[in-house]
Amino acid sequence: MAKELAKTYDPSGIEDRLYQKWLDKKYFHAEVDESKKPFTIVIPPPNITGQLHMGHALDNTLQDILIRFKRMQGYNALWQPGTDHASIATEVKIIEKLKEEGIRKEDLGREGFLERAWAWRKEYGGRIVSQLKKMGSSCDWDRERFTMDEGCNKAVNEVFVKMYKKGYIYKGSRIINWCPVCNTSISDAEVEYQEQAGHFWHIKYPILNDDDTESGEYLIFATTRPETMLGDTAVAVHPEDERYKHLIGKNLMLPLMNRKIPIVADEYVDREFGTGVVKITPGHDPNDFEVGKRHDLPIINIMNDNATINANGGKYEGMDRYEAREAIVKELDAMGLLVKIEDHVHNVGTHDRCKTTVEPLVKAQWFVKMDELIKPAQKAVREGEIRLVPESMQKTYFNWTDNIRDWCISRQLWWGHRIPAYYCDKCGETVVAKAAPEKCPKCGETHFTQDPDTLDTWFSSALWPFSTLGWPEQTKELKYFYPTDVLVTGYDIIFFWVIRMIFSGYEQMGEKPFKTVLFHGLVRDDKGRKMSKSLGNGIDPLEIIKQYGADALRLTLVTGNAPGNDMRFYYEKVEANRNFANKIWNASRFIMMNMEETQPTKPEAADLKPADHWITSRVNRLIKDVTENMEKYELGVAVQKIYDFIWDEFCDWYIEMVKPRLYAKDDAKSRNAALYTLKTVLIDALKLLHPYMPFVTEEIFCTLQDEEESIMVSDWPVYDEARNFAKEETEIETIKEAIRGIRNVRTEMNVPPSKKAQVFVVSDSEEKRGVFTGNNDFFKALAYASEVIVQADKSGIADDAVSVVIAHVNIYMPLGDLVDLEKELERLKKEEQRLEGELKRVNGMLSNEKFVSKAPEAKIAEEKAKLEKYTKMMEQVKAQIANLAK
RNA sequence: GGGCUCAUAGCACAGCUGGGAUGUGCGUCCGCUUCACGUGCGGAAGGUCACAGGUUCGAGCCCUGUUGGGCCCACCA
Repeated sequence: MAKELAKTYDPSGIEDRLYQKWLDKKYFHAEVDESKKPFTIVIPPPNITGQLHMGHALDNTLQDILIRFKRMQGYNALWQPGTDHASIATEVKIIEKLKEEGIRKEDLGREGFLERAWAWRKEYGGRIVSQLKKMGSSCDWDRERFTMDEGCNKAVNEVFVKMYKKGYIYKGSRIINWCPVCNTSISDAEVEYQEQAGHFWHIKYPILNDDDTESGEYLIFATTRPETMLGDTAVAVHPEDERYKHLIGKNLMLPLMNRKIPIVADEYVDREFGTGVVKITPGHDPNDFEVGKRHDLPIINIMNDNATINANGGKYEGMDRYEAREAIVKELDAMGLLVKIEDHVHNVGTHDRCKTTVEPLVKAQWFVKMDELIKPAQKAVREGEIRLVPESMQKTYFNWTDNIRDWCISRQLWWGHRIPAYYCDKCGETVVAKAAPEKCPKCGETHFTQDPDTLDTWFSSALWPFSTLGWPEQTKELKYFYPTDVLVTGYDIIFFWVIRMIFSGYEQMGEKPFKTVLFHGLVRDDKGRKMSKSLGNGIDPLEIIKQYGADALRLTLVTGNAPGNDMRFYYEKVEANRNFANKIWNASRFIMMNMEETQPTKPEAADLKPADHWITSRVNRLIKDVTENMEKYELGVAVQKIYDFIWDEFCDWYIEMVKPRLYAKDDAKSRNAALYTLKTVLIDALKLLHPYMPFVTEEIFCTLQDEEESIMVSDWPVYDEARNFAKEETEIETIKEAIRGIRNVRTEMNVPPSKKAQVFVVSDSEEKRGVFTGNNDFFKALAYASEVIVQADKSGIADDAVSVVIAHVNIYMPLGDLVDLEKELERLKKEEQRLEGELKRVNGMLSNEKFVSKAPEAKIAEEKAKLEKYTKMMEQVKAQIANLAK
C-alpha cells in the first residue's frame, strides 16, 4: 500500500533522514572486491580552514553525480575523501586567533604553536566535512584522510628522501618571493600581480674618472623602488647603445653608500625604455639577480625578513622599506641627484593569501628540479594517456609544462610537513633521511638539528591520489583502486595541483594518477563577478540548501553548463529547479494515488495501448542518450534531457493521455497497463535522475516501492531494443500534432476550454484514420471534443467549420457562431504562406543537382518525404480557402 | 609582450562528428479554480547565431582576418 505524500515537496527533514540511512547501510563504503570493476575518484581535499562555498558545491556535485552513476552501473565505486592542512592559510588563521588573545606565535614556540594548531584542526577540521554531507556527497567517510596524517607524512618523507637521492630535490641560494608579513618564502604560483599606482623616481649617479674622482657627468635612470639602491652593485646599459658605449667599464659612485660600482653591458637592458639605463640590485630583483650572475656582481642583501633595512643599509638600518624609500628620496633630492618624479602605474607582486607586496630576496631554499620530472607528464597528455575534458584545457596545460621552472618547496612556517633534512651540530653535514640519523657519516657526531622549514602544502597534495590509498605501503587498495578514474577540479589549479599530481604519479608509482581530468569553471554571481569575501557577494550553499533543498542546488550547478565554462548563479534558477523537484513529486503522488487499491502487474502485450508503447519507447531512447552523454562527461546535456522528458513528455503528455483510462474503472486491464507503464517509466526516469537529485528520487522510489530498498544501489537502466516502438512513436506524434493544432486554433479563436465541440477527422488513408480511432480515449479529452468523428471524406461537415491541417489528415471543428470567418480566412492564408515557404525551400534543395548528387541518400529521402507532406497539406489548405470564400 | 577563451531571443545559457535556429530557465503578452502540481496548465510574441571573407551541395558549428569582452602567464627597471 502506497504511503501518503505531502502536496508540496519539502526537502527539509527528508534530506538528513535519507543521508543518515545511506550512512547506516554503508552504501558509500567500498571494499576491495576482485569480482567487480573499480571506479575511483579522489576528492580535491578542501582546506580545513574552509567553509563550504559555491566552488566546493559545484566540484562535489559533479563528483557525486559521476560516482553515483558508476555505482548504479555496477562498478565498485570509491569516492576517497579527505581534507588538506593548507599550511599558510591555516597558520595565518591560527595566528589571527592568537592575536585576539594577545599572543604571538613566537611566545608559544614551535611545539606550543603546533599543539594549538592541532587543537584548531580538531575543532574546525570537521566542519567542512559535515557541510559536504549536506550536499549529499556519497564519499566513503570510513576512509577519510588528512594531508598531514601519519600515512601522508610517511609518503611525504619517502618521496623527499627518494627524490633528494636522485638529485631531483636540492637546496640552493636563489632569489625567491618573500612575504614579510607571513614571514615565509612563497612559490612563483602564489604571487598575484596587482596594478598599483606608484611613481617613477628619476635618479642620477655621478660618473667617476679612472682615478676615482668625480667627472661631473651623471648617468640618469628611473626606478620604482628607490630604496633598493642601497644594494646596488652595478648599473647596466645595452652593449650596442651608442649613447653609453663609451662608458662601459667605467665606474659610478653610489650615493648615500659611497660605494664604487661598475657600469656593465647587458642585453637585458631595453634601449627604448626610459633612459636605457638600469640600476642593478642582484639581491632584490629577479632580473638583476640574473644580470649579477652574468657579470659576477656581489649580492648585497639590505633587508631583514620583516622588510626593514638591515645593517647593510647603513644609516637607514631599522627603517621599514617604505620609510626608507621616503628618506632616501628626500636625501637624494637634497643632494641634487633626484631628477624628477613621475606617476607610474605598474604591476606589483603580492602574496595571494595576505595581499602583502612580496619582496624578492636571496635565500637558501629547497627546490624540486623540474626539467626531467615534467617529461612523462607532458607525454601522458600529448599521447592521450591522460584525457583532459574539455580538450581545450590541453593548451593551458602545455603552456604550463613547457615553461616550467624549478619548484620552491620550502616554507618558513611551522604548520606543515617538516623537511626531513638534518644538519650535524659539529661539522654541519646535511643528512636527508626519513628519521633523525644516529650519527654523522662525516664526523661521527650524534647531535643534529632538523631543518626548521616545512614543505609547500601542494607537496603533500601532489601525492594525494596514492597516499590516500596507503602508499608507500603496498596495500590491496592501492593495487585495486589505483590509478583512479576521474579527477574533478577547477581549471584554476591546473598548475598548483593537477600537473604536480601527474608528474608525482609517474615518478613515484610509475603510473598515471588518473585517466581523465574533468575541469569545471567558476561559479560567479548574477552579474558575472567572482564571488569573493571582499566584495561580499558570496552566496552560502548551506543557505540555499535550507531554502530550496540540496537537489535544487545541485541541479542549478550542473544544468546548462558545459565543462570548463564559468557559470552565473541565479536565485531564479534555483527556484526553477526547486519547482522541478516539486513537479516530479506531484507526478509521483498522482501515480501513487491511483495505485492505492492495487499495485499494477505486468500486463499482457495486447493490453498495452499505443501511448504506453510510445512513452516506453521514449524513455528507452532517453536511457540510451543520457547514458552516452554521461559517459562523455556531458552532464549538463544529459540532465537537460531528463528534465525535458519528465516534464514535457511524461507529465504534460503521457499522464494526461492516460487519465481517462485511470478514471474509467470499467476496463481493468487497460487501467493496469497504464499504471504499470506509469510506474515503470517513472522508475526508469528516477534512476536516471538520481545522480543529480539523490534525495527526491530516493524518497519517491522508496515510497513507490513501499520498501526499504534504495535507488542508489539499484541497477542503472539499460537500453533495450525490445522496448523500441517506432510505429507507435509516429502514431502518437501525429495525434500530438493534431491536438496542438486544435488547441492553437481554439486559443486564436478565443474559444474557452469549457466550450466543447465536435471534432471531425478526415483522411483518405485508412491507416491514419486508424490512428485516431485507436487513440480516441485521450484524443477526445485533450482536443476538447464533445465527440470525435473519423471519416474518409468531408460529407456532413458544415462549410464554415474551422479546419486544422496536419500531414495527411484534415481536422474540422464546427464552432458555429464562435468563429469569425474573416479571421479564419486570414489564419488559413498565413498557413498557406508558411507552406509556400517550406515548399520553396524543399524544392530548392531537391532541384539543386549538386545537392542531389552529393548529399547522403538518407538526407535526400528525408527531403523528398517532406516535399510530399507539404504538397498534400498545401492542397488541403487551398481547398479550405476556396471553400470558405464561397 | 605571449597564450587561451568567449560573442546565439530582453537577460543568463545549452546546441554532440557541418544538414531546416532545435532548445532551457527567468522575463513579456493572452487565456485557464481541467478531480497530481498556480512551485501548475494551454497558447503567443521575440533571434541578419558579433562583423568581413573563404571552404562546402549545405556553416551557429570548419579556415582566415576584424572588432569587442573575459582569463592565464611574463613583469620594462
